[in-house]
Amino acid sequence: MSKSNNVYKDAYNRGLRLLDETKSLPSEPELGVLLGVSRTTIRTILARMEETGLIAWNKRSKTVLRVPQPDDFFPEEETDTLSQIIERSFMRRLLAGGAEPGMQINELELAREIGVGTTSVREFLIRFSRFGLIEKRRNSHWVLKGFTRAFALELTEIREMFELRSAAAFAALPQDSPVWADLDLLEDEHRLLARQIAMRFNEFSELDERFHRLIHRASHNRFIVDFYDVIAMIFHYHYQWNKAQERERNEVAVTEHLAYIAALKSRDLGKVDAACRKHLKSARHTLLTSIPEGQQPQQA
Amino acid sequence: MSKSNNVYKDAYNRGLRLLDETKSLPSEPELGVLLGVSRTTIRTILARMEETGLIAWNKRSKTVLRVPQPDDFFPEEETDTLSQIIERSFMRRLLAGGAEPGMQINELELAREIGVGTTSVREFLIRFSRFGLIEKRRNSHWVLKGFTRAFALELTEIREMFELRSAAAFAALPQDSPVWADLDLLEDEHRLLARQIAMRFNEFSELDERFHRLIHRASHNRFIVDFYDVIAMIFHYHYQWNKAQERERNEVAVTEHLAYIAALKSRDLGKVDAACRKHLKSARHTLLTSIPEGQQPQQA
DNA sequence: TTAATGTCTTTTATCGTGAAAAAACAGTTT
DNA sequence: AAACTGTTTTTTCACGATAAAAGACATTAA
Repeated sequence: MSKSNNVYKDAYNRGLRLLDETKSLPSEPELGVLLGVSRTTIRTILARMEETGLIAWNKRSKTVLRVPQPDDFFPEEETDTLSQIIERSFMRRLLAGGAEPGMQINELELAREIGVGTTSVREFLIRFSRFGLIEKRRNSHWVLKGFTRAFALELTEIREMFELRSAAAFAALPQDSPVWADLDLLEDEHRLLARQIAMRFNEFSELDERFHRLIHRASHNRFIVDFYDVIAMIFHYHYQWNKAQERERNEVAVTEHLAYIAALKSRDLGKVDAACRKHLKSARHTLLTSIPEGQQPQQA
Repeated sequence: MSKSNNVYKDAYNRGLRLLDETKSLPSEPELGVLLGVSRTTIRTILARMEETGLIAWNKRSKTVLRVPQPDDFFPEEETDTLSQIIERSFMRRLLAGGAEPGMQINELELAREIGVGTTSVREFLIRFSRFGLIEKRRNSHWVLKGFTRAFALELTEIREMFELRSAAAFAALPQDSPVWADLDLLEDEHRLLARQIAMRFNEFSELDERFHRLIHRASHNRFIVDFYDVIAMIFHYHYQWNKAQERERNEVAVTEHLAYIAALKSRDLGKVDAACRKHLKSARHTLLTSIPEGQQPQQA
């Protein structure tokens, strides 16, 4: 096997959803933009839709014949990128315990275990190394540094530095900047979520990420913006892993966000600083309490 | 060809220098530690040294027979890592002009041009991406963001944030910390270099890096320490590229470093902050003046 | 009985290859 | 002639294979 066609399968699944809404599909280039893939992939998708009797396709006319059924979709797991598969698998092992800091990481073994080629694993590890959880020994193996208390503290130290600066930059943005409209929209979403928190508390993490990314973007600094990838990754897996008091935690966070938003809108730097600090402090606390205590870093 | 034996060649060259000093070589494991390679490589080296009549090798006895000649050494260029070769080649193209921001980067073309496989180029680009000069379009090509004024400003913003914090942490270190001894040694090296600046000004950049890394290490934060890789990379190529007033610049920098060191030793946070700020300001200025003005970022 | 050497096994680094996907080009339709 | 469709070329992505290098095990010397 040389390359999986997950791009096609994922785009196909998303394409099926378009069939519910219209009686005929737009042009190929338009579909390409819509689904974020090339025309080549669009044509493969259309070919299959024709084959399975979903549409009648003749040059420009792409008439919808029937509504897609559940079994028209490709299985979810076939739409994932290889790197997503590897990342998930790797993080599961990392968080599932037994992964002591100092332990060495074996490319070949990982590849075999996940059922992928070594190249993909290597590339993943290189990409992943910027998160600071693993480290490469010169022309030798990788070493696990581990999701330790020290890691969490170092991560949050930078996060706090960056976010305080970004928040200040945000508050200083001119009134006609489009970010204020974005902030208003996010505020509405927060209010709505706050009201329905009992049912929708698990939707918070996605909103959280969008909110913080908006703020970080105000820094206009690629290193700050990119660093949020590290935070997002950690929080993503952390949320999946530690479900204790999830509802309460998220309820508190929503409230803090709303206060933070109000502070930003006041454009009072003192208030912004205080609201930001308060929120980051509780975020740090949440993260720290979720770290297994036993794990202490080995001597390298 | 599957893998070059540059590790062996480089270690061999370094091994030759040991022959000048002693009449017989130590044990294989000891040599391994000394040259930073495995015993397998050490044995390959010893085998060749025996073959070329440099040593007589019988089990534990490794007697030096003659002093190595210039042509005993492998050519410098054969001792480089593939990734070093690729990086150099890539940076040359980047700085040599004609590399407009927004331009797309072609893996295959790069690989052919440098004469290496695509895998190595891919891995290089992934590793290199953390420097913020290039960016990947989702399942498509890489895009050059370019060594622009914006890049330099964003880089220095983070650098200043991190270094001020590290310097403060450094000054707060207890008197019995080993870093003070390291600092003393560096101070001596600075004084010596200052006296011989006319001849040795080009040795400054190496000293500069060691000095700043020592300070950053005091932060005990892997993200801060790792970020210095970005700065070091940029300065490395920047120094190679822009030789204008190199002597004067370095002379000023040495003086600033000495003031900075004095401030650290005083452990007076106000003085440290001032000395650090002063040095970083002139470093930023130097970097900014070296950026070609014409290059403006394209619309992405 | 410790620490070396000799030998064998495992892992990493790199390439060429082939399918998926993108992109470029050429020909049609409105 | 602008925007589409049909076709061809190029590029990315992922694999297995292979030599270099690391590492583990067995044996021998001090």
